[in-house]
Amino acid sequence: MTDPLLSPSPTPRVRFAPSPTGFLHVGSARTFIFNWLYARHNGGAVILRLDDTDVERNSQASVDSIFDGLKWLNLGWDEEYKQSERIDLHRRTAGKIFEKGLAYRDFTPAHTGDSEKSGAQGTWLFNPGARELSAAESDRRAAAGEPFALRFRVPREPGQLVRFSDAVYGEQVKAAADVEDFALLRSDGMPTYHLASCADDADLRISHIIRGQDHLSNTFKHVLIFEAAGFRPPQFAHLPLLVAPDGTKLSKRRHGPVVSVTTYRDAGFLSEAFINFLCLLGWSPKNDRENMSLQELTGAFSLEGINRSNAVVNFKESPVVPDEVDSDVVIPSEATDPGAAYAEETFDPKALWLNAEHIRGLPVEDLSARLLPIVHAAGFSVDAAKMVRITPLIRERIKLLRDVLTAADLFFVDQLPSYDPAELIPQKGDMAMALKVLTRAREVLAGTQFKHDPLDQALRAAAQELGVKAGQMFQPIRVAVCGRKNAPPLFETLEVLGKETVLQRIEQATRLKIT
RNA sequence: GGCGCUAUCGUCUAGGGGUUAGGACGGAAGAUUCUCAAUCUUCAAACACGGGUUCGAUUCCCGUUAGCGCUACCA
Repeated sequence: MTDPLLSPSPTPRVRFAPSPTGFLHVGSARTFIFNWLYARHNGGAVILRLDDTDVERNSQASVDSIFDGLKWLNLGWDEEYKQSERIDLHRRTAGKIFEKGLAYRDFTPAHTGDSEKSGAQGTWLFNPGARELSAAESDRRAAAGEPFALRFRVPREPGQLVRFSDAVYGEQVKAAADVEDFALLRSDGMPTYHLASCADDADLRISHIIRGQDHLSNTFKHVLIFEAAGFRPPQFAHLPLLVAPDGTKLSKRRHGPVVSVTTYRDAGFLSEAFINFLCLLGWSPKNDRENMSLQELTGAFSLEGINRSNAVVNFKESPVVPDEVDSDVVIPSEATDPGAAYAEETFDPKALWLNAEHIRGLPVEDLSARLLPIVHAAGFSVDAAKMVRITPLIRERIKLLRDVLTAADLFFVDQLPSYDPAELIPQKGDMAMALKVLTRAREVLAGTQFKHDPLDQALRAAAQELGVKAGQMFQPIRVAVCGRKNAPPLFETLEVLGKETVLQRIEQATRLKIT
């Protein structure tokens, strides 16, 4: 039997180890991002490991969801493993611990069935009788085929301490007496999470375990396993948890699709903005920078900047589609999750703001290329060249990519949706003024070159001639051409729309009034 | 219940024995532009509570409270 490596890799090797028992939620995504950032900042490797030892709860749909989310994040990783393919290693590690007498067989049937959920449960350390079973008796019953779980024999000597140093939470010490005899192997021979995780971390020579703070207490068990198996434990760094506005941990069932990464993708977040947002939750560059590119984040990232208190993802709790099932375990099918129906108010305002910032920071061609598929998917036919002309007119007016559908709809349709003719009435004016303006505008525009400056001059001149203010001139035209009051700048809009469409829409507006 | 972690504006955070406790989002008001945005300016908004230590604590220590996590043959 070849002895596994004794020490972690000297060069950074981090791992992201999701268990495929649900979709990829924002908390997991942040853990992945922090791992990735740490590795990239320090020239290390990122390992993706599917922790799929829980055959009962695993699902292919969950695996797909995780890969969907990670693919969108677009960060990539260097190595990939599946824990279920490494069970031999886990068993060998368990065997090694057992040989040393640091683990024992527990023949107690699983789930005593006692009302454990009654809340008032005392301190459980081990099943009475199991730990003291003689080796001979233990061997005999095992040989007889009696099923057993393998438990770690936690040292019980008073004063025995388990300790480790956490890069975020500092020195951690706990009395071994407070650690229960946790299971290493289940009675069906499958490794538990604790065993599999440690065996793999050691074998993969993971140098830094960066994970959620919900594992902080478990780490004492892990240290015990590492040491029992003859490995030097890696450096630990626990991340403060991401919680919902109500302070509870993120859950699909309780909080709806807002906690799923794909929801952000489908709502029109830029993955770089989403990453930026997540980085600011529980970590700070400490220089008041907020809008940061991936390169800047990579350069600034360090474990020292990580906080110790939970961070709230400030979304609006939305009524969840009642579907009875435990959605934390069940994947939201695309059908039950009509993603697009998400109102922007449901997202954390900071995420929205950052997304808008990143959108504004994108080169026009780039943004345009990202907008185009969304427009096409909505059933509009616009070519890339026209989209590039539309993009600058709306980029400061959208927070989410899919806002393009409401911000730029007027460029996509042949026929404007109907609107209230009263909208045509300018400030401090009346319908007669609107009509007068539109009629004159049509005449003037017919003889004007459709470029910003000529349009500007012609229309202002017309306003003066009619004795109305510029604003009173522009408003009726804007509504006639856009179908609403709030729209992109007028002259640019007219230019992109073209003379023919504009004249036709104005014509239509005047007739609309008359009827 | 046991063990552990945490506590600065509504939210994300900076700071640290003596500060006007800083920034950002969001909110309010104003400026600006052809509307809406964007941009700019201004305003409101915080050290959980109680004890110590100290000349002086929001900062250090202890306690309380609250929140969270672990307490499975889940991860």
